[in-house]
Amino acid sequence: MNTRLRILEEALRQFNKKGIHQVGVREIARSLNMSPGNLSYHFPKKEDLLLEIIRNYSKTNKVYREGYLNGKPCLIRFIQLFEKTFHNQFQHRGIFTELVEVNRILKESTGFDYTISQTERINEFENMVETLQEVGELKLGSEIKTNLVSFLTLFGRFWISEAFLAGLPKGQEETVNHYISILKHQLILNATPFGVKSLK
Amino acid sequence: MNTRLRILEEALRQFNKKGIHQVGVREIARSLNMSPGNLSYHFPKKEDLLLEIIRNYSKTNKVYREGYLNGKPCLIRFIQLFEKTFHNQFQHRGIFTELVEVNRILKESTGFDYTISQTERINEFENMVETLQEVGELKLGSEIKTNLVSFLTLFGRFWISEAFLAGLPKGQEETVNHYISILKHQLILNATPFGVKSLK
DNA sequence: GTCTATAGATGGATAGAC
DNA sequence: GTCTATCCATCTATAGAC
Repeated sequence: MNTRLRILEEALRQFNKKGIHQVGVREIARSLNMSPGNLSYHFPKKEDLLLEIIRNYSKTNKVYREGYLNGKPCLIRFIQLFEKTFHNQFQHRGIFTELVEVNRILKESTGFDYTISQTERINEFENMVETLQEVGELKLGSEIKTNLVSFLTLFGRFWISEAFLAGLPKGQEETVNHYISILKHQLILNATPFGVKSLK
Repeated sequence: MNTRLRILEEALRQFNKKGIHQVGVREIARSLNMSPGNLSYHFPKKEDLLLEIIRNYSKTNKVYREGYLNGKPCLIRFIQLFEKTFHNQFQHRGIFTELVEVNRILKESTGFDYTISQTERINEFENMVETLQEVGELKLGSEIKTNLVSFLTLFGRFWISEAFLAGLPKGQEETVNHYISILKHQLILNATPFGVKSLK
């Protein structure tokens, strides 16, 4: 079995459980009955672990987004896209509840800047919302668009931090469902009667 | 001059600049031309610094909230309340962009649990929104209330993380203004004609 | 209250044998 | 690829003089 993958999985598991700074390479290695030296052979620096994990996350997310864009634009599929993304984020919660810090670390040591993909991300949201307006599922108006994009940008990234601050979430399924339902309500507020109907 | 205060100020300054984990007590002491031993005399543990800083933040915020509650409930003052809070948060951005981590650290070592005040905070938002509905500035309906509270809860806490992920914010004034204007738009969406008019 | 000096723990990373 | 052993940096925290 692929050692790299085993390390990545165990690292993510521990990051999720204890937080990035509370996990050391020694601990990860020990859980895998592996020497720290061997781990360092595969990932010379701890930051390399973070970088690979966040890249894996992004790759999966990209697949989801492209899947959405290749199909019919409608609210139902739009919400499903978020649902998939939220599950992906939950699985990477150790990273996502410390995004600002992770970005700082990676930028410092590897030059990788998550900030850049942020701009791209907002633009994509904007296009998706605009299209949903054009097909008549969301109310028209640039103000509606702007506000909704603001909401989606923020919510889509920080719902998970909120969940952890509101007390430890129960399980993945339940937590994701809860926040998806909030998202849905917010979309309904901005939907046309046709859009609302299409959601039923 | 009060040494404790000088330490707290310098600690916060460095947390804001470099992040909590990148700042050591040595460094704080050195910047103050003070021995690490002396700093430890005033704050035996690094967590004591965090705790005191977050308590100071909360105290200031409480004053703002009480100020609002003691006056006439209206959208203008409601927004002003957020504006004050946002400035307070910006001044504590080192803590606020790492809230989940800070909460973990404090809970572990001092038993302090920020999570608890979270519930209280949501309830307060709910009451404020409800009152604004009653005085006719916000549209009626429990769905409106629920959604707005969800938005305010999330936005009021994570706008600052968003700001840092969207690229380094310019200055305090400019950054706060930008996010307050987003908040304002969102409120307008949920306001009655009377409420909108009162904002002009 | 403040200093110097140092203890004591932990972490990431490397050298070199197998 | 994997191991053992070790280095070296860093950090918090304390002991004891002033």
